[in-house]
Formats: sequence, C-alpha cells, structure tokens
Amino acid sequence: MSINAPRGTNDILPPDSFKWQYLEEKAKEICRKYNYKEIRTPIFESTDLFIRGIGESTDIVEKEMYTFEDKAGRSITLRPEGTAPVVRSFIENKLYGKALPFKFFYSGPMFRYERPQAGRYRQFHQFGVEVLGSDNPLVDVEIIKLGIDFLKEVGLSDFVVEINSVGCKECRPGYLDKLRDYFSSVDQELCDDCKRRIKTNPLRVLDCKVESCQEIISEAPKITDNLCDKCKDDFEEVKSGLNSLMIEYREVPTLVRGLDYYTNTAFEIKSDELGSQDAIFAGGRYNGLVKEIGDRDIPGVGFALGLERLEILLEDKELDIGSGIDIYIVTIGEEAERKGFIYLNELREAGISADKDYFGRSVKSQMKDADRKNSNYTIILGTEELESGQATLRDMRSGEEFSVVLNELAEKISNLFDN
RNA sequence: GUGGGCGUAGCUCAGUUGGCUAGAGCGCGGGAUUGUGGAUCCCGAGGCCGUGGGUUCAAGACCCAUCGUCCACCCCA
Repeated sequence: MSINAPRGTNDILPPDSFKWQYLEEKAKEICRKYNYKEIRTPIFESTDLFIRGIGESTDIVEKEMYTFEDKAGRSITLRPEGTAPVVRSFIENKLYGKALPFKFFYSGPMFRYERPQAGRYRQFHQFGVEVLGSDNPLVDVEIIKLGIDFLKEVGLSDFVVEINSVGCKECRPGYLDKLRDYFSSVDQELCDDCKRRIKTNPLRVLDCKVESCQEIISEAPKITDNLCDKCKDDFEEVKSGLNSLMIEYREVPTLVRGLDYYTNTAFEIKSDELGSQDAIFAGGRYNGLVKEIGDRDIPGVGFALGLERLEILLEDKELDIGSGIDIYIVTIGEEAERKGFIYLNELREAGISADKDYFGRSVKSQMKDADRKNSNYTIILGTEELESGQATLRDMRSGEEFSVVLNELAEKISNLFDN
C-alpha cells in the first residue's frame, strides 16, 4: 500500500498553485496599500498560549487541537488560528513600546482536528490582519474594507456583510444573565443542543439552526438593546463608518463569535455558494486578549480569511494567472538536441521562459507538447537550421511563421514580448 | 465524536435478478502527413474493481469489518 496525504490535508498542484500565488500576491498588494506589515510567527506554539488565548471551554481547545509533547516534555500545539500567536509576539517583542497602532497581516497554514467537510480541512490556510493598540471603531471599518477590497480585487462580488456588537466586559455579563433567564423560562420548547447551551454558552443558542428554536430566539432579548453607552456609541460609529465608505451591511443581532476573547464589533462576510461553511472571512474586536496573554490592557481587532473557501468560490472564474511559457524548442536528432539545449539556456538567461522535450519524441508530439504547455511560440531546429543558422519561429496562437537568425534568437524573442 | 452517500483505467463514469478473456468517453503514446499543435480517422499501452475477511459451484456486484472520500450535525475560516 502506498502512503497517502493525511486526512483533511491537500496537495496544491499546478495549475492550482498558480492561483494560490496569485491570491497571496493580491493580498500583499492590498496590505501594502493599507500599510499593514507582514508578521511570520511559528507554526507551533506552547499549548498554554491557545488555552489562555482562545478559552479553555471552546471546541477548538477541547477537541480540535493538534497537541503533542516534544522530546523535552513540553506541550506543543500546531497553531489552530493566527490571532493568539500574533498577540504573543507583540507582547514578547515589546512592540507596545513603539508607535501604535501596530498593523499586521499574516498568511499561512492553520491546523484543526475536525472531520473534513466542504470548505473545512485539517490543514487549512488563512490570510488575516490584526491591529493592536487602537480601540477606534474606524479601525474596525478599515479592516472590513481591506477584506472586501481583496475579495473584489480577485473578482468576487457575491457576498454579504453581517455585523453585530457583542458588548464588553461591562455590559455583556448583565446581558448573558438576561439571556439565560429568558431561555431557562422557555427551555421546554428548545432543542436538546440548546438546552445544553443555556449553561455552557447562551450566546450560541442565538444562532441555532433548528426551526423550532427560531421563534423562541426571535423573542429573545437583543444584545444591541443591552449595550453600555460606550459600546453603543462605538457600534454606531462602526455603522456610520461603513455607510461613509458605501459598504452595504446587514445588522444581525444573533451573530456571535465562538472564541472567548471577542468584544464589541463582530462581523462575518458570507457567500451562499459555500454550503454549510458559508463564512469567507470573519473577525472582530478583542479588547481583552492582550491582557489575557500578557499584562497590558491593549485593544485589538482583526479578521481571518479562509483561503480554501475563497478558492472554492473562484473555481469557475477565469483568473489571469498565466501558467504558460514564452517559447518551446522543438529539436530533430541528437546534434540538434544538443544545440537546442544550449539555445534554451540562452533564452532563460535572457529572462525568457522556455522549455523543450526530454523524451526524444516525434516532431508532431513535440508540437503537441508545446501546445499543452501553453507556449506562445515554438521554434524547430533540425540539420537544415543548424547549417543555415536560420530557423522558423511559429506563433502558436495565430499559426503565423517567420524566419529568425539563431544567434539573435533571445534578442528577437525579447522584442516580441515587449510589444 | 454522530449520521448518510460514494470507492471500477490518469480523469469522468457504465457494468442488468451474482454467470464468458471487466467496458466507454476523455486523456496518454504511435501512425495516416520520412520535419509542424488544435479537426478527423486508424492502431496501441494502461485495471490486486480501495483493503481484509465471509457467503456461494461462481463475487466488481451480496454480508461484515476497515481505510479513504464527499456531505450534513457539533463547531468554525
């Protein structure tokens, strides 16, 4: 039996790898415009970082982490998300001493031990941004806009923006009590999962998908009616900021976040073409996290975008990814192959992407190969060409042919692509 | 962790109530055109029918297990 890639992991092969490069380049380009700088943190971290940062009772920590002991007996975890490591790095490198806010972006693999499903993998890739050091609601708006710009840049337009506020340390506990009281008074009518959630995480009841729960949920107290003055003002400012940038959004009072550290703004950008995992990117404010991991009260906000999910949405769209080559050298006979190999090298040194056959195939097959490799031009080298020093260059799109002097080949091809 | 669908050629899939040397299309290699891709035609290569066990005179098909995959739940990007 041969060995397969572990469950829930994927090889990214050509031509898909070109798509990935394209997406990563576009993300970097947008971040440069917004003045967000790249941060690269380790793929694995101390397990404690995630327990403290994400929350002990969350599903991620309870059952989804790839955790193991290293040879010295330390508990290590493959990062399941990007925010906690960025915050750890921010504190460890004492970046709070520099000019704030710090604006980061990252892109890389994350790991969660879950059953694979549409748009969900055990190793998956996120592009994310984090802003540390400002609690200005306009920053919330800025990152939402950054994410939307990215989606539009890569050709997506079919998505909706949903926002909510989940309050802060001051106003959320009171709201949770209200919510718990309300659900407890009607718990007979709720599904079994929701009965359990009343105790573990009453906010979660709000986005239960069971139909019989919907009516009860619609009558539940709304967080937005129970925010403290500061949170209320901030939420209003987020909305007016979105309006000022002409970003359409929907207020969704039942939108909550699974991770403990979120405060205030929560948002999700969804597509209805993704099946059950419909969020392309999601995030929010986490004003309590830095204090949780370090000891300083520094506000933060960020989002994470699932690159595999974006990939799914872009599957049918034609992207300008250009995986072809400039020229393919067809050779006939051993002497021509040796010479062709040298010309090939010259072309490459001149910055031209070029290739040839390495199977000694027939001319017809080599032409076919050039076609498959999506070559713009082919040139044929046989004994005649070597003797005369001239060969025929064929434009594979138009079928047009013209004669070139072999010694001027690289120069000639360069000129063709300058036009 | 729970539930359901599916595993046959590189890919997409046929294969009847169990019964001949397991098929097609696409792709791949060669040729028709002794040196020109895409169209057409001809020829060819390529299969432990996911794996292990069981039922049977006989299993690609039926049963059990297992692995993988897809989808859904939980939860999440």
